[in-house]
Amino acid sequence: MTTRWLTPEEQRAWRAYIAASQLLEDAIDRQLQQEAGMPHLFYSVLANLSEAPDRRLRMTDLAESLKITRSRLTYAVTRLERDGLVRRENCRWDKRSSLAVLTDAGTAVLERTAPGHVETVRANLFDRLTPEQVRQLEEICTGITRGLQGDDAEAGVGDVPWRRRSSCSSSRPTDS
Amino acid sequence: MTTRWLTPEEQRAWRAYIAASQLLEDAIDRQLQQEAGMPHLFYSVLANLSEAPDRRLRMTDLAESLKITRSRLTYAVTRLERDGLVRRENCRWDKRSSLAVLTDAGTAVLERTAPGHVETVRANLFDRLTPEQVRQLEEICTGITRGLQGDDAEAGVGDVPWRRRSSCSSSRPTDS
DNA sequence: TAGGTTTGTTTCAAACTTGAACCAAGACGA
DNA sequence: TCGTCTTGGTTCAAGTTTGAAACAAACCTA
Repeated sequence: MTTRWLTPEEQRAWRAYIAASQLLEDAIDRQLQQEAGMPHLFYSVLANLSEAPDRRLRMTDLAESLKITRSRLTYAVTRLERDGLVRRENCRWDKRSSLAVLTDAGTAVLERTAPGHVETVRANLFDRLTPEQVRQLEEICTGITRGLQGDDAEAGVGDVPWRRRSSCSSSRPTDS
Repeated sequence: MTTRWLTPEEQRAWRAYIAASQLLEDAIDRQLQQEAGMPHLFYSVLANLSEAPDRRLRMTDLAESLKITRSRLTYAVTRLERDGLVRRENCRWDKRSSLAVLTDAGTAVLERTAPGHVETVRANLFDRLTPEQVRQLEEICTGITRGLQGDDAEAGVGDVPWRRRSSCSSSRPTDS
């Protein structure tokens, strides 16, 4: 089977994407490490909880929403719990589950650091995009996501064994 | 100063981007770990070297091209060297520098695994994008990159003779 | 309702990343 | 030429991620 190599346009796009995502994530991580003392993922955990009804979420749902492994989330929550920003609670209906709950301290950290975070995202991303490009980016990314966790067809070489179930989402300025 | 929060459109785009980049990188890492026994970054090191004149690059130039810290590259090259895929060489003109050189074994691994990698990138990204979207993605990403590193460090440094900043030398099927 | 499977979560060791500190070599100015 | 600054690279410890394995609670199903 002969490989369908990337076309020159695709190569350029791919390289540009790799570079941009690397640099962007680095910048955001650096900023959050500075201002909030935690990496982007941990901040996203707090942000996600803050938007959840009752500020709490099952570990699995949270992991699903963040697109990370449960193992990775366990580590993050453990650290955030140690810092008093999150607390674990047992689920009353399913004794296997545990809930991550945003504490008041966690809320405070979020409120204090959200402006700086949003500013960084803005400065490095949205201030450089036209409204049209914002739309394009969303379109492109939702397409990729759909493909990778397939609401439709299965495609791709790799596949994720854990999937399914979605939960809350809404809007709030805290951002992810 | 009041924060300029993200608009709903920007929020949607941002969340979509975070999810997509996370899932995409995971898929690629998983595939490469399977087929090549190394994470994406390590593969990119090999790919980048394979495109360099003489299959060798100064550590700093390689790090720059990959948009990673020198420290991180040191670790990667050390591991790749242990596996015999890369070799270190001293720079004759600048005794501080060391060069990373792609070995024959490294080339072989690259040639063996490139098709699978490209297939993954294709299946999960480009097969889901229209040609127009490929263009848009490149445009968006180059803009971001320019903002993140061009802003401050665009001074055209006078290239010293031996410092051929050769970065990307165009097209080759190996991809990054 | 016992036994087997699935689901939710954690644990653990190995791998990788980060950032500051360190060392050596080149560049530069007085 | 000496002293100082800069550049190229590595080292080290602490932090994070990975993936497989371990557990326990729910869910079948015969």
